[in-house]
Amino acid sequence: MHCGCLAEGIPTTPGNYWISGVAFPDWAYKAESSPGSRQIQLWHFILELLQKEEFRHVIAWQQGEYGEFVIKDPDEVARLWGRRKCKPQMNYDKLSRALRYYYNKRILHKTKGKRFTYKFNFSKLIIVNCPLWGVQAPSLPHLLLGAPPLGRPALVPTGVQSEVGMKVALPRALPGPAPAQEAPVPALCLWDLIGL
DNA sequence: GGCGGAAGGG
DNA sequence: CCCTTCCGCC
Repeated sequence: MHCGCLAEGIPTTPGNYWISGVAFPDWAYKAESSPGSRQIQLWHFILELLQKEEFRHVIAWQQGEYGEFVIKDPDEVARLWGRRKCKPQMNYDKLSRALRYYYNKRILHKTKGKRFTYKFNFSKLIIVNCPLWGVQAPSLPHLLLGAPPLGRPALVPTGVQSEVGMKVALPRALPGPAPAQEAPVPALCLWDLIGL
């Protein structure tokens, strides 16, 4: 027993992991070494906080920009992160360094000019319980559909940014001709995650 | 505040 | 690998 930190069990389905009802590809977890005892990653934790209304005053999605969030109370977010990782000396300076390492990994990027504001590259996240994406795949050849094989991190072609994918993928009702077959309605999707 | 190099730990 | 710690620089 190290701290009072509890690790929420992450229910798994073959090939995918779940956070708060949203499925992510397993490459996002890189759990190849020790499947059961993977430490929580910072961006998982950020999504976790973003998901809970009780932390709305600490960290919240920025309305208007998909995937963009604002850390309203940096000290508190750092404190919570430090508690989870059993690192009592955690502060925003250190936490933000960890966030900066996500830039090269294309998980996050900074919203320049906006204080404590970052943005998720949701193009790297695959929502597997959205069959709609798979069905409509032909028109969106650049989108990542289906989990890439293990050890093969999917890369979005240069120039194709997350926003492109988001704008195309977001509408609940697709414009144009009505879908020929009844598209299965996703239980939970990206727009639920980002609070649309 | 925000950036990224460097060292180092688990 | 994924940070944590520290730091000089802008």
